[in-house]
Amino acid sequence: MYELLKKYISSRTQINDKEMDFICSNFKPLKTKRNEILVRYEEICQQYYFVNKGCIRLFTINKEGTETSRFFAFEGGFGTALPSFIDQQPAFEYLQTIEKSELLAISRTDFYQLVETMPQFALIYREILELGFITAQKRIYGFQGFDALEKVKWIITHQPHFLLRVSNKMAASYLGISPSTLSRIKSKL
Amino acid sequence: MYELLKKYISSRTQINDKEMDFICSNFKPLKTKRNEILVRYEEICQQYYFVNKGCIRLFTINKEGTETSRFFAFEGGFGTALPSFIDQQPAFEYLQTIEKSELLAISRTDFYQLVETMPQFALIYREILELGFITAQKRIYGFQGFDALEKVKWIITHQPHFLLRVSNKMAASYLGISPSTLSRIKSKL
DNA sequence: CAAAAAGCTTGTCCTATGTCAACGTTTTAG
DNA sequence: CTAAAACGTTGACATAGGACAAGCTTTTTG
Repeated sequence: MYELLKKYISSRTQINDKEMDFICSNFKPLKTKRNEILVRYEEICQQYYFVNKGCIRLFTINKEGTETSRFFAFEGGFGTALPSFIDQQPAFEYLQTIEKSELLAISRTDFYQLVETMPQFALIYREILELGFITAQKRIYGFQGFDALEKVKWIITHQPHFLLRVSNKMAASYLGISPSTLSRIKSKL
Repeated sequence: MYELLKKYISSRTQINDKEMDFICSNFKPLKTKRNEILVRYEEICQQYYFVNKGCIRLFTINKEGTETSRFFAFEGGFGTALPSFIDQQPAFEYLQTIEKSELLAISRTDFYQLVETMPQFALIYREILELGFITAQKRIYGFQGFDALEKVKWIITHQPHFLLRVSNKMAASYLGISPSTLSRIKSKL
C-alpha cells in the first residue's frame, strides 16, 4: 500500500525507517470509484492526496456548463485543490478521481504538522511547490502564443503519456482547444 | 534602503532585530537603468531580487522576434528567473528592469543558506512559492477559455494597477493578445 | 530643444479555430 | 447482455482576433 509513497519520499530525502513509518502513519488509504468527487466547488479542501493507483483530475465548470480540466495527477503523484488547501478558502473548482483509484490521504493539520516538525518533510513540500511552480510556469509560457498544433506537440513532448491516458474531451479542455480541433490535429499526427 | 524589505519580512514572520539585520546583510543594493538586462537567455540565474523601486520584467523572444512578457515584479515584490535559479539550468528567458530601479540582490548560495538555517526565512520562501504557485494557477485557469475582453477584465479585477503601470505592448504580450486588440478593447472600456 | 525612435490607434483583410450537426463507435450500467 | 448514453470524427459554416500598414502622439536622447 505504501511502497510507492515510500519510494517517492526516499528518492528525495535521507530518512530512516522509523521516520518513514511515522510519515506514512499520517496517510490514510482511501478507495474511490470512477467519477467520484473529492472536493466540491464551494468546499474548503482539507486533504492532500497521493495517487497510488488511478488518476485524479482538477476541473471547473463555467456558466455555459463546459468543463475545463486544470490538472491531472497519475500514479506516484500528489494532487489536491492546492489554493484552497493552502488558504482555506472555498475551492472554486472540483477534484475527482476519473477512474477507480487508490489514494493515500493526509489531513491538512497533519500535513503542516509534518512540515513544521520534520525538516525532511519540509524539503519534500518545498520540492512539490518548486516543481509545481515551474510546471505551472512552463505551461503558461509554453502555451503563450502557441496555436493548437503547437500545444499538442508541446504536450506530447512534455507529457508523452498524457494523450493516451485521458479522454480526448478532457485532454482538449486541458489544452484549451475544442475536442473537434484536437481530433483533427491528431488525425494529421 | 532596507525598510521595504524589512516590512515585507516582519509582516510575514516573527523575528528579532538581530536576525532581521543578519538577513538583510545578505542582500546587496543594486541600481539599474531602464531596460537593463539582469539575466540573459542562455545564462544561469544566480540572484534573487527584491524590488525597492522600479519594476522588473521576465520575458522571452520567439523565433519571429516577438517579445512575450511572463511576469512583472513591482515595488515591494520579489522576482527572478525562478526555474533557472532553482534548477541551475539556462534561463531560456530574459530578466530586465523596465525602468530605472533600485534592487536588493541576494546570491543563490546565501539564499539557500538562509533557507536551510533560519526557519523564519524558510517560511518566507515557502510563502513565496505558495503564492507564486497560486498566482500562476489563477492566471492559467483564469485565462483558459477566456476571450480577449474577458482577459482584460480579469487583469483589471486582479491587478488593478497593471494596465496603468506597464506599456500597452507589454501588457498585451502578458495577456497573450495583440497590441491592436488590447487597444481596441480599452477604447470600449 | 530638436530630431529620431518608439508607441498608440484604427482601418482592411485573412485565417485559425470554434460551433453545430450528423453519424458511427465505444462504454456504461441495470 | 442489451439499451442508452457518452464519446470521437468529420463536414459546413461563422467569427474573433491576428497581421500589416498608415498616420498621429509621446518619449527618449544627444
